Amino acid sequence: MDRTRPDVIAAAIEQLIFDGTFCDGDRMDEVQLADRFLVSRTPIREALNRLAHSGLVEHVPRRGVFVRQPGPVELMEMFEVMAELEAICARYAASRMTDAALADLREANQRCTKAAQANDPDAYYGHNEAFHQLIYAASCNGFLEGEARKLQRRLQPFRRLQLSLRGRMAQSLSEHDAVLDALSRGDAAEAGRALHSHVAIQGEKFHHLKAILSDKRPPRSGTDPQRG
Amino acid sequence: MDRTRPDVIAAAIEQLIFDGTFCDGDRMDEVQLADRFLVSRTPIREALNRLAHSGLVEHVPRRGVFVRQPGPVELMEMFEVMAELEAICARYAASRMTDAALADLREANQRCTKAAQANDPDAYYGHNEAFHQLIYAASCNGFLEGEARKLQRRLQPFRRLQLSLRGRMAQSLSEHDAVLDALSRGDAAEAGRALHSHVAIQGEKFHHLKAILSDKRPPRSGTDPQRG
DNA sequence: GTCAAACAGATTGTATGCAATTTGGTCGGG
DNA sequence: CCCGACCAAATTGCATACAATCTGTTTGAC
Repeated sequence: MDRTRPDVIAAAIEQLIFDGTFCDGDRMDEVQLADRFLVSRTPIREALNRLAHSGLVEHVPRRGVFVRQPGPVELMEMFEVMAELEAICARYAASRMTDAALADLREANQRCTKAAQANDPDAYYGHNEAFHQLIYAASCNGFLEGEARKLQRRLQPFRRLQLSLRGRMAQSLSEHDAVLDALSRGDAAEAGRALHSHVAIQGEKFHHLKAILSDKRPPRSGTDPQRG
Repeated sequence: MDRTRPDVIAAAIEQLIFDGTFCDGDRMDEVQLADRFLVSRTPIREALNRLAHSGLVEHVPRRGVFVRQPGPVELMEMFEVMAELEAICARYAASRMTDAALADLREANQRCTKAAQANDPDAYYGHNEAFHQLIYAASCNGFLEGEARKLQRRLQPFRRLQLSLRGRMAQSLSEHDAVLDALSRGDAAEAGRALHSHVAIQGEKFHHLKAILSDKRPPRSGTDPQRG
């Protein structure tokens, strides 16, 4: 994949937001970012435009761009939609996916199992992400797959956080099994229900966790060694 | 709403694509567009970036941006997702919408009825769009509403086209009534089914029409009075 | 003393110039 | 005659300079 420079800058800025370098409501100064990344304002502006489109920042004409972390309400809304989108994917996948795709999904789930046994949340998160993406692809609807991946990416830091809850990995795994079973049987309705519940639980767990922490700071995304 | 200059340029370029000035696969020359709109390349590039995000054009690094009309397969995929999205909105609306919102929806549908009686497809299209948007809003999920509106906008020219089929407006109206009935009764499942079928039929009708025309040219969007 | 208007500083938006890369063609070799 | 490498024209991407607008302060009048 040919990543253009504004793309990598956008990813880096995204990390800065996740890292807490920029907090909700902060103005992203163009010259300051240009200075930080050793480029001119032009690619910075392009990167900010993309982030604005992705919803991470808000662009106010003649005022600048501001970090815009979703509030509790919007976050709940997004998880609600994510659950529905994944349910759609599961329903379509149940009747459309090939045996090979099912086998791939089983493999991905086994990798999740191993990560859970090793008590490695980072590895689990990665394999879990792949598991879900395989279901998106198995829907045999490229547009749906793309939308699901976009929202998954946007919810990434929040979905990740809830894995730190004790016993969550094991619970998540058993939910995966339910989805896998329904898909194996070609039971679209049940697959949809199972995956919807799986994702909805993630949203609830995140809210639970946030209530426990009772901390307004944005969540940290964890590892990302791309900047030295 | 404060429309910035790249926004109006993006809308104008969109029209150029819908008008057939630019066809599928054409390269959008930056200097040519800059010359046409009497601005420099910078706002043109911003406008093209937004269109690329919206999916109307494709940006190939170091090559340029190309018009990218969705093919039959992708269009079918998008209608499939649109139907699912609207079904979700309807299900949520059935249990969440207020009496006032239901009254507004009834009014919108009455305007559709009047337009159909007057045999005015343009008016019908406008009121129909408002009808659907009211359901998005009635879902009480702002994020879902936004996503639905984005996809609706993208499918706009294709949804519009099928209204030219004889008897389609009357059929569409009766489908609206079914949705309205289910929503009045608070029957989420039935409301979802009815709206899903309504939108899916639109997709099918469009394909039908396209097969009749057997014309590869992109559809014309017709009127769009948003720009004075 | 308070409010309003003007001014200064800062910041975004736009224009233009330059560098890097791609493409099409042409020339040379096999 | 065909294939590969080099070259030039064109085009995108980036950097910088300038213009327009916004914000906060100050100054003046009431």
